[in-house]
Amino acid sequence: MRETEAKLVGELKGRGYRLTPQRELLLSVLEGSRKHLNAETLLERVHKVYPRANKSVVYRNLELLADLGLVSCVDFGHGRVEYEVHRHPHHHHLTCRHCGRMLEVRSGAFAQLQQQLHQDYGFNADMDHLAIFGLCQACSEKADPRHEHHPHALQGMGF
Amino acid sequence: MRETEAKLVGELKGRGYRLTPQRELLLSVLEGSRKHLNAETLLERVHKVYPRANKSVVYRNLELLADLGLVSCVDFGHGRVEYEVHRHPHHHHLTCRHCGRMLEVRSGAFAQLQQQLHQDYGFNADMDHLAIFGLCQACSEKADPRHEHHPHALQGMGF
DNA sequence: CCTCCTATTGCAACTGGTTGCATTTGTATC
DNA sequence: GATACAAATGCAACCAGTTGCAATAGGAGG
Ligand SMILES: [Mn+2]
Ligand SMILES: [Mn+2]
Ligand SMILES: [Zn+2]
Ligand SMILES: [Zn+2]
Repeated sequence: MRETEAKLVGELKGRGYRLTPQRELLLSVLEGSRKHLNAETLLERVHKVYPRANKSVVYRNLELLADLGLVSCVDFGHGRVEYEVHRHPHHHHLTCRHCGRMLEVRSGAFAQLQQQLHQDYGFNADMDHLAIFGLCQACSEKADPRHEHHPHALQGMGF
Repeated sequence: MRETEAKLVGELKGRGYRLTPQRELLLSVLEGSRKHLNAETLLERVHKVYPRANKSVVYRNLELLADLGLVSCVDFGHGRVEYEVHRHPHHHHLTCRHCGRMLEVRSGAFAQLQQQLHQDYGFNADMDHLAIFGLCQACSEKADPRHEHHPHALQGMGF
């Protein structure tokens, strides 16, 4: 039994959750990918093994797996949310709103902020797997971005 | 002429953007509210003055106003994105994923992170008006949150 | 291995938000 | 103020994701 699957069974057990083939399969599909995957792609891959699976069960189980801390999700503003297995130590993404380039950031840089929010407000911030938007080095240097408007560079809620 | 409206005209001028009644009205509706408003509410209020306005023009102009830096938007995971006029200095929101309580945070606490991302990656992070999820003080103290699952505490992409 | 209970599923209807396109309307120029 | 041209609008179709509900199926207990 794979490590994450043992974790899955462990997390489900004793809370009234059941181990269903859809759940196991969904997690194993995510495990088998090194990239983020969206719900549609996930369903396609689940379908190869379990053709009767339905999109609503994909969404519902992604939410459950995320609540259990086994899966991370993120919205890069590309029109669909993306998912991946939760890795340790966790990471965040810096996304250039001009050229789309993405940098991965280890969570260390965020510890300071997290600590400060806890100190100042008693707030226990999650901050797993965030998407931070901005301009990458190359695009910052190129031109003064204040005088350009890129209406369709990035759609969705990410602006 | 109101201050933000002057700003609107200024931002539009010379970039080929036009000043339309819908744009002006949308901004003035946002100006007239002290709370975040969602697109549906905005359209309702716009309709009172300009009944033929359409939802797509609301969304398109909200995107434009956000690009121009006049409007902030945020997704609290309540099923609809919320908007407000951009205020200085800007702020962020701490949202408790257990009880829903919200704290407003001045942007100061984020300057350090912003600086570090710039130092380490040359990345120029936006970080206007973020929604940070986590547990508020009261909810953190109450019980060990690792052993509870709240499936419907917060829907959407915010988990 | 049967029974029961309820969590989970599949499905279809729905919601918030986006998009393509034909029509309208700002605005620059005369 | 009329003309011309592209930007913006209204509309209807569309898309990703959610929800209510009746049917299915884990799994605990016997
Ligand atoms: Mn990632
Ligand atoms: Mn706000
Ligand atoms: Zn870039
Ligand atoms: Zn709370």
